[in-house]
Amino acid sequence: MIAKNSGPESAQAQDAQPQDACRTREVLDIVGDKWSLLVVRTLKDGPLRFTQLKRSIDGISQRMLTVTLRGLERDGILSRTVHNVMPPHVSYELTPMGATLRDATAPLLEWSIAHLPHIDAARAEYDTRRA
Amino acid sequence: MIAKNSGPESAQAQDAQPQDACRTREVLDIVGDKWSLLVVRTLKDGPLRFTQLKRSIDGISQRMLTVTLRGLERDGILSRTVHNVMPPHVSYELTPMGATLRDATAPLLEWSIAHLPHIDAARAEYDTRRA
DNA sequence: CTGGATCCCGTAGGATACTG
DNA sequence: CAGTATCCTACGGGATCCAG
Repeated sequence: MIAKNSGPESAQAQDAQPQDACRTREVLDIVGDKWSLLVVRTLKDGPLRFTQLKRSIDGISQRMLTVTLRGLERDGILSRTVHNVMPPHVSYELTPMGATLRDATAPLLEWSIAHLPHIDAARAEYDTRRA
Repeated sequence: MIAKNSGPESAQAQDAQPQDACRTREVLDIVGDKWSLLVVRTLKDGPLRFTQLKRSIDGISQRMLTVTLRGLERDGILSRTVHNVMPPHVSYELTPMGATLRDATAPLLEWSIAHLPHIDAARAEYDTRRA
């Protein structure tokens, strides 16, 4: 469950400095796209190959998987390993930093599971009032 | 009319997956846009009026502030209150659920502050290797 | 198997002007 | 002050074909 943490720890990241506001933007630039968090989540249990990822992430196109993997590799979130065997294949794995990102997004995931039904209700009610 | 969220239907295209994988997408539909998390963060200390928000969030246009506020209001993240005084004004405030969202995103914020320099370094090194 | 190259489209989102 | 209404452009992202 998500605690209503009003303690000093949560306050650290939420000081209303203009700098921090920029940080919010930057983090969304990294993981705010359509597929990055899904890839990170899918890799949480260990390395996977390109086709395994493609099969695991339903609906992703080859192009977007490639693009997303390149971006995450560039940001140091995951590592790419080419195996020179026949047939050649490539595996992707979270870096230590990538693992910390996965942990940092876990609360948001829990929040979504806990509150999405409530949000659906809020939307329905809002739309009804406006209908 | 501008449809920020396509509603619950958008998730149906990705069924045949464990449910929580879909949740990841839905939560990004809510807060994954350019301004939502910034608005939530800005409202963390209490209600603000439209112009105060506009001034606090650097770079946001009137249109996007309106659109973002409407979406968050619809999702039950914040509440909108019209004050019938002269001159009339409107204030926005996080709902209790909005406050839990703010708390759930706090770890991600802290992560970004801690790791963004490292990411910049990783990018620079990656670009150098590819240069 | 892994991915690069191209084409194409929908939509997020910025600029601007107008209203109660 | 707090929006609404248009217009317009950039970019995310899907489909498809090609290559190592």
